[in-house]
Amino acid sequence: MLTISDPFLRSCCECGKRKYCLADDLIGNRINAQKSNLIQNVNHPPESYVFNQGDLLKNLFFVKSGSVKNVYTGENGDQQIINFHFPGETIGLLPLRHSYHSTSAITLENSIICMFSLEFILANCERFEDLLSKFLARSEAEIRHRHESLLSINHLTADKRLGIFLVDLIDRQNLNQNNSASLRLTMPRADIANYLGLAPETVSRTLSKFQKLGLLLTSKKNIRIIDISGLTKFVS
Amino acid sequence: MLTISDPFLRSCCECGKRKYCLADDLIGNRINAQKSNLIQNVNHPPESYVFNQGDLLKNLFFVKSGSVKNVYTGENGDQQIINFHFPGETIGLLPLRHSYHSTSAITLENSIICMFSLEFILANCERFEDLLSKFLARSEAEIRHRHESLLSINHLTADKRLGIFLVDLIDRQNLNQNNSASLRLTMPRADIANYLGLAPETVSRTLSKFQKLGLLLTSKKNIRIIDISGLTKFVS
DNA sequence: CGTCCCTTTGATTTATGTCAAATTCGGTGG
DNA sequence: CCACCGAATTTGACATAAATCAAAGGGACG
Repeated sequence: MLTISDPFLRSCCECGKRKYCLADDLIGNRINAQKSNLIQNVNHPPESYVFNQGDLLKNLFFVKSGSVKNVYTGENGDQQIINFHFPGETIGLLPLRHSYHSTSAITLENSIICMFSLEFILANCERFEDLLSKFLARSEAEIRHRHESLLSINHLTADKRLGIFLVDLIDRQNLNQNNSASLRLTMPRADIANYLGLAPETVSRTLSKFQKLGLLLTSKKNIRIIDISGLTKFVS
Repeated sequence: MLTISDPFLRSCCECGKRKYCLADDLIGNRINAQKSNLIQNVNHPPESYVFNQGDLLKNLFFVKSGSVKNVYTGENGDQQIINFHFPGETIGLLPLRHSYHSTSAITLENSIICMFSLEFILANCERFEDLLSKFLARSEAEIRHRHESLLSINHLTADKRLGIFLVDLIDRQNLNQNNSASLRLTMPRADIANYLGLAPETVSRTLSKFQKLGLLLTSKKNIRIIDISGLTKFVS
């Protein structure tokens, strides 16, 4: 299913995504990853599991290219998408202090995922005393962000949910180019709907509505946001 | 506003709520709290703040008697009730690794709150090596529970939200007495509504509906659940 | 080129919010 | 102790956003 591809097994220093990458920010060039096998880059086809809910937690995962969805499966088997992740981001920050994954991560497209040995980080947290606290701080921020968005989601209309979602994607991927951006929605509409707590039809209709309002142009998975500030104003 | 009442300043060993109390479970009788001022019991009138969002985090708080709501205030000033807490429970487990409170805690009625010096716990975490990890585990459980309930809230009807809420209250307070329970809703309907993401009118209507279905009897703040398993079945 | 799946669009239903009025309850003071 | 007041709750009528049901396009892929 997944293949460990040697061409990608290289240190952070050589990684093209370095300047966007949390791993680099955390580790910097303090570790010669090339010499060790602390870091492995794995090539995943679409729809493949990076890790599974319940799996033993042995690595941190960073998205190097492609995109990933983070899914929580409830007791009754219902699935809820917690978040989407893009290059430079850590997948599933929350479970750090657990011994197992509380969610699954599934690729949305061909993706390269950087695996970073958690054992090493924990064993060396004195040597890199700021490392763990930095990571925890980020973890906290993600939890809080998600918590707040979950809290507010009930009170928001479909328009606002989708608008906020789009603006968030633009911000996270630094796509804002003088008030417009083109982004590729690598996930199906149904996934967006699930994430936002809406029906897929509503997502579709709302996108059409935004287009009629002149805020964006849609063509299947590609979306061109024409007026980001207008969209921001519309949703706030 | 709040009064530190000496009569309540006593060790866990003497506390009547001991067998329900997390603090005791965590600390046991390993600390002579009477001799130190690690533990203080504070008497709060209704509607008073146990702590405030943004306050420096210096103590853990346990509910000894009464009840408390945990409230998050958003940037736009909107308030969202995160949870309710009852005797034996810890208030605001989440912020342990923060240096300040991320929510406020407000009493719903006359309440006695046990304050436990966090500084002491952190300074002595080697001496009581299991203490911190126990606490973290509980903290995790609460986060996860809240997270899951937040995740599902969107997909649930008003009936299910309220039903789950009631069953949860019964479980947490061990009120189930051969398939029935009487509980006192110490919080106003508006608070329940806020917590569940509903309008107060909907809460009221749903309670009436449950009554018509013969699942419970309401009389203002007191509710007698006649058929817990029926209610459980109804909401699942 | 045809099939299948995803997406869009349309018509209808429904749950819940909103607005408004009636009722109950708790507390206060005469 | 009772009467009154205000606040909380309940109940009713109505509006509406979004879900659901249904069908029709549109791409991707064999």
